Amino acid sequence: MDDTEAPSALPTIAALREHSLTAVVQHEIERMILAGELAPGVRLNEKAVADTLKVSRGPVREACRALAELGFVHLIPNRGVFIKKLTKEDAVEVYDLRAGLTGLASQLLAPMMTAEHLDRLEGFVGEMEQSAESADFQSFYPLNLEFHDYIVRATGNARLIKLYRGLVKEFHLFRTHGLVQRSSLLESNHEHRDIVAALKAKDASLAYLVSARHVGNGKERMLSALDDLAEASPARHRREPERGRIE
Amino acid sequence: MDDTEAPSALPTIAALREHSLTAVVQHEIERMILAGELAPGVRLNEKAVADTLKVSRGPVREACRALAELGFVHLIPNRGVFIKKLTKEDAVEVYDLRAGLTGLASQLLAPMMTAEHLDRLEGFVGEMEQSAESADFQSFYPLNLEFHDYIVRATGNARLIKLYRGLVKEFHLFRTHGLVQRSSLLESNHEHRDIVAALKAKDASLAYLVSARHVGNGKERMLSALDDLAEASPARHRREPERGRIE
DNA sequence: CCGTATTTGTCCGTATGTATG
DNA sequence: ACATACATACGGACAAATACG
Repeated sequence: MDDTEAPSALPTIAALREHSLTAVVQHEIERMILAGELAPGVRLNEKAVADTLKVSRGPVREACRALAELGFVHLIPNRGVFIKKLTKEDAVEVYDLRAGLTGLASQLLAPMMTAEHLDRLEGFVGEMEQSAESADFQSFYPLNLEFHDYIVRATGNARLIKLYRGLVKEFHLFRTHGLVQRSSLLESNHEHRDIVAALKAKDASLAYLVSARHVGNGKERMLSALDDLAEASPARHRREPERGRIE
Repeated sequence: MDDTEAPSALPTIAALREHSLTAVVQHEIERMILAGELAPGVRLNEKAVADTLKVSRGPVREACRALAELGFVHLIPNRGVFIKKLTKEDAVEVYDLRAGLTGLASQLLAPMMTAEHLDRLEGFVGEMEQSAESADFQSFYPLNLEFHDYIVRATGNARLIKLYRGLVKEFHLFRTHGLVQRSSLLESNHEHRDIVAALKAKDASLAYLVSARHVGNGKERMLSALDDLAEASPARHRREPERGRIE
């Protein structure tokens, strides 16, 4: 009855024993959303999802509650769950937050920098340099993700890691929405070098500045790309033509 | 269920029209955790909670999934849900993150500052000054919360607001754990003045710096208070060397 | 505007897994 | 180590609300 055993986080073991059907369903729906298989704005039919995944509606409902807190879906009572629509404003929010968290991670890591940290980070930058010179976006993109994830991971702040990765997942959604373009690989990697240099110098303030600005530059590139798109097709994409019933 | 329900105040019935039962249960459990009615580390018995709230186990399970994503409880398959335990390391994590998000909010608000913003913020600082001079923690604390929440709200970044408020709720938990003390009200409010000054000058970098440092100072105050506590009663309060963390 | 059909919300029964004597 | 007791996990059924014709 009195289970006073403290189940303090056991990430590795718990992950292996994550046989909970709800968790499987949750990750599967999340995967489908991130893969673009579920279009934004559409309603998820509980029974259809349950039928497709060969499970009951219970685990599906529980998974949807968790996904709602993660921000991937929107719940409307007696109406159902809707895949979240992402607008330009959402992209700006995510970029601003990512800038703050990325900067914070660098700021926290700076005074803790070790030789191994530096080695790993310089390794990433070197690999990205090769990809950038080859204009190989396919290899650059995951390296870029890993570079930034490594910095965040190295802080050891579990909450920061969780929040950051959630933002990165949301950021992935913008790719499927065509809001991210593959430009300025070399320029981006030059900013990576600035980040590593600041970390190497253990200059927390500078590390925050260059890291936050790095993401901020990405935001500006996206916005200008959107403006160019708007000029190309004036009355189409900029304004919101259809005001959905969902807010 | 029988029709003979007690006429004693059940706010759930009224709230049920606007929100789903799951949401009501979720907020009720969250309230109980924040109020300290549910001790950290204990396991939640689904049936017991369901009986207490006069609902079935379904909504309780769904609510727990959402609360798990919010970080208030820990879910272990086939074992149940456990109220999250907070350690000193958790407090450090929350403080660091709060520093980053608070700084980010100020940084984002700085270029958008209006006369009304300045007026409201100076109003808060003035009221806090009075509370601080009277050493009235009861009135100072909510004002402090509102001051910082106002800055975050003014950015208009919905995700930032959501994340920040989640951290503040977690921070509340440390109060129930006795990890927060009421010290240095005047000192704290002096830092508030620095924040407002930086915002008034629309200096984004400075606004970030003083805001983040303000929270960082709070963290240092907490840590030194903990150390003092440990010196006073060496073997009583912190009993964490018992369990080694598996990484 | 009303009736019907579909979907969500809730509840309960059964089975599997865990903890305990 | 085995058996027992109990809690969670899952599935399915009923009721309420919404959407459609």
